[in-house]
Amino acid sequence: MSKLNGDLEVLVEPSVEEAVKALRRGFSQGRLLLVIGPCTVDYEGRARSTLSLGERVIICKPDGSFMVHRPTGYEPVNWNPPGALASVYVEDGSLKLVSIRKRPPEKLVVNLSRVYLVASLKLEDSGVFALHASEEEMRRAVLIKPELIEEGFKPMEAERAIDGLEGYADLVGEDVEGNLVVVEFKRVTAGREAVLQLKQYVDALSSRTSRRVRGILAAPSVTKEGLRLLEQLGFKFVRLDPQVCYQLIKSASVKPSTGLLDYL
Amino acid sequence: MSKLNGDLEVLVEPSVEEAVKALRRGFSQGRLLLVIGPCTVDYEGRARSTLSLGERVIICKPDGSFMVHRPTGYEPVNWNPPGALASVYVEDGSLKLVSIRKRPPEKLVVNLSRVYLVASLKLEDSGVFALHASEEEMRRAVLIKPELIEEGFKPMEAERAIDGLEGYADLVGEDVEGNLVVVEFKRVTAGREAVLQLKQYVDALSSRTSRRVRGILAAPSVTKEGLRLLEQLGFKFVRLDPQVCYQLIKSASVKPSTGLLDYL
DNA sequence: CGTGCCAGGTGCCCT
DNA sequence: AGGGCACTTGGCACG
Repeated sequence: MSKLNGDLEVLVEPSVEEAVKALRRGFSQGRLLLVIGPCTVDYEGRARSTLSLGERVIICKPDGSFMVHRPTGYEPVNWNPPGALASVYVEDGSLKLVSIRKRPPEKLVVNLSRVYLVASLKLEDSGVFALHASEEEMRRAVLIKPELIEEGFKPMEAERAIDGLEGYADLVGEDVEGNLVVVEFKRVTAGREAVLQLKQYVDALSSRTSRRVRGILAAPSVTKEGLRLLEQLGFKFVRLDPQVCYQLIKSASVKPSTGLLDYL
Repeated sequence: MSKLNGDLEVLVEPSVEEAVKALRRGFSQGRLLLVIGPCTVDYEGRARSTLSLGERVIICKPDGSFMVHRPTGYEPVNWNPPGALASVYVEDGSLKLVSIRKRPPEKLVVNLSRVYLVASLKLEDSGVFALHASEEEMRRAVLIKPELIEEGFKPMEAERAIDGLEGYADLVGEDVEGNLVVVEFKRVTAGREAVLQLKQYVDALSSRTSRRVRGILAAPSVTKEGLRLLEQLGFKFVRLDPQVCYQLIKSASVKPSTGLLDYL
């Protein structure tokens, strides 16, 4: 099936009036809009910002997402997330692009004196995005092969509240001696903050049981200060690589008939 | 000064060969490139991801930033930050856009069977971006008007390390009774995590002095659990709005001759 | 370069 | 809606 011309409208160096017409048509048809040209930007909401004159790329998506991109940087310099409402009008011969978010109240105004390019596109994207080697997969890998944590470790509860309050533990289980074990996963180098988080869960669980509660931090690496705090609290560090966990899950799911047993 | 046509090259429905030529020329000239069309995306690096066929917008900036945008969502579905290196080639009749980051090693491959649009732009942007109502401005406002924290509060050290280790306190000072006070600022609603951070600084400072050390959390609001933990630790919550702090700083800097004295 | 921490963080999931 | 937390977080400042 070939893409028709009606799905792609491009205006090069349009007048402000031509641009506003194309953009309004685009908004009403749920199109993704690209506007390129010299502009100033004002933002007021949770914070405030001003951006003086320069050439930028503005993207308005049909879901309300609104982004102003400078020629450098990964992040948009100004934006509104999905759910915002965009509009366009002419004032003093300039094109004004306005994006308004209801809550929290945020207003973005882009002022273009000239327009280099307007592109209006009806894009279809029902593609499936799959992400691997996440923290969640580390947890799943340990459920499949508990000795990744330590010999004799038995997972009990996966995630969920320790008792409805005070945060959530990534994983709770028992060690070979019957002690309770709280495991905190990090997919990147763990620092002091991760250890403090673990301590919170251990303390919360300790206050609800007479059994000994151990803390284990599972991550690809720890910072020096993180390790220091860990040892000071009597907790343990277990090296665990998210990529290795992903490979394990992959192998396990590829041969579902025997996969699970291989690791039990 | 008028923008010349040479600074804006647009190809509508180009062949894969035409597209690759325009893109290579664009890369070598430090241009911002927009590519639109149906594609699949594969990512491998700190994590991994796949994205099946759909129509997307790809942005390559001259600083190496690389983004793949779906028709919905504020964030790019795949990306590389500035410093990455992009290249383009043809394989099996498809256009391949590759972005490689050295460290951490990350590789992004976009595979386009067709190209709806290529735009190549030389954008100039020397505009100044100014952000207000940040956490830093909250701190500066308190330095100008310490009673925002409490009557008799005297700021001492301008944040930085408590003693070279264990994180940084936002602000340290003395209260009217001569006790040490650690202030933690949050520009949004503060939760348990903010309180734990404050506790760290208070404990670290306590261990280095015989004086009493108080903890104060300054934020526009606190979560219920945050407040609970705060009271449990004997710390204090002070309501402080970043927007109000910004107004204060603005007034103070507008009349520099008398501004400071007005608040002392 | 590692370590720590803010961000107009955003997004996801939970009560 | 509020709360807790991961994120390919990115970005900056500092030892």
